[in-house]
Amino acid sequence: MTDTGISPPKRATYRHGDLRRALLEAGTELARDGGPDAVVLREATRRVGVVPSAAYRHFADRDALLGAVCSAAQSALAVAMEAELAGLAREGDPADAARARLRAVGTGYLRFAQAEPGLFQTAFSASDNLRSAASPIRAGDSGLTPFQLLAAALDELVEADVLPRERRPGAEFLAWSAVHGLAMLLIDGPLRGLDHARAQDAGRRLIDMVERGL
Amino acid sequence: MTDTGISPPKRATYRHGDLRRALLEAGTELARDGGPDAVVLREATRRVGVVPSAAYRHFADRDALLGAVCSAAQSALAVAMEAELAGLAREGDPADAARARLRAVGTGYLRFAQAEPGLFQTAFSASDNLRSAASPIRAGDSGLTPFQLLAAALDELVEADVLPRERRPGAEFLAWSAVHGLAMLLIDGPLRGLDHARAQDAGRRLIDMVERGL
DNA sequence: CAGGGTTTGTGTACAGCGTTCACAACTACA
DNA sequence: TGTAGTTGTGAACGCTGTACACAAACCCTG
Repeated sequence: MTDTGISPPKRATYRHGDLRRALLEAGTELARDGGPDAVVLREATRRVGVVPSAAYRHFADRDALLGAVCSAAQSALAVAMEAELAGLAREGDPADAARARLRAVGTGYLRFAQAEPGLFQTAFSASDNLRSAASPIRAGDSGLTPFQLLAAALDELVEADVLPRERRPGAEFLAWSAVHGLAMLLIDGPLRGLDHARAQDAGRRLIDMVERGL
Repeated sequence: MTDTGISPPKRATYRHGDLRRALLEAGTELARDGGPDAVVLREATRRVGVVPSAAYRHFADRDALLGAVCSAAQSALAVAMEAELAGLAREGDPADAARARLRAVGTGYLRFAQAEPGLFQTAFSASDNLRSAASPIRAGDSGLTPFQLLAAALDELVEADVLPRERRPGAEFLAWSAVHGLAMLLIDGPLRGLDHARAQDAGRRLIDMVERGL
């Protein structure tokens, strides 16, 4: 007996099977178009076809769900950065190669911010998700989180004698600050709505500044 | 007849007199400790001692109230930056003076972000408040908004022949990106909880980078 | 100074949100 | 087969933003 027949794709079984993952995916979709504020628990359960309180079997509260979405978003960011790195030609000069890798990390970051503004904002919404940023659920395919990818690029820069070793400590914070700030401007600051070409140009100039100033 | 006598500081008169300002101030207080999400319309009316719907005589909706608070926060930021500028010694060398003024703009920004994180976050919460940032309600005592203060400092840098004129266009976006990004890290990123001394140190290093790299 | 019109605050109501809790359906293991 | 544990249901609570009819206070004109 399938009710009156006009019910939504009702589950055949009483149990859902993989509700946690389903909610996480629904939440991620909400974050994708709408940012962190758009990931609302009731809407996620609605999309999955489950009653609101069912979510509490898998997430302590709405914040826990948001935290999970946030980790997933960071992971997606890491993947985007890795993709940018993978597109690099294996160059001869190790100094140039190291420089190119740092630039790739930055442009990957900026490209993701512009391509997926909702997810990007969500990635940095939860308070303590940058602090304990080493969790594997926040990593890309290489197992490194966005922050760790940046740190690795800076290490290579030192290895290639481009960045003086004494300037290395804390350099990730300087580089990250600059790129993250620009991302904000591009997403909903005065630089919003810039076409990709101009945005990429701004990114190039910014990374130039970082490279010179680091 | 003052009711049963156990009513809160009930207004003597039916009219409030300056409800708009009162709501704005209550909202600002909410933003100060709690950020943009904490400015909730009902709580603001409660604090002012007025029924919720009364707010709609002065603000179209909750977003309008938040927008007003956001403008006020930007104005406060501008005042903080002006204070930093005012503390500068009138130096002899115009080049050094221009450099010092740019640094003051940056450190004022960072100092405010750390001293008033809630207001700072609120200042940059409303989507289109950086775009049309020229409104006088967002300005400090000098009549300049935070962005305009930065632009002025950069102009002086060109005037003093420190920054090549061809690099001036768009330079405010580069400088702003770096400082704003660091502010984010300090407020709720991995650099959160840094004591003032260390934070100031990070700020100095970052501004060094900007100065070198601009 | 009398009265009407406009502004501004009141009271009540509604839908949507997060969250709780008792209960029911299913699973797994003895 | 029975029984304990897991997972989804249903109804409820208090909170939010918002709408609307009504009432009080001010203002202006005669």
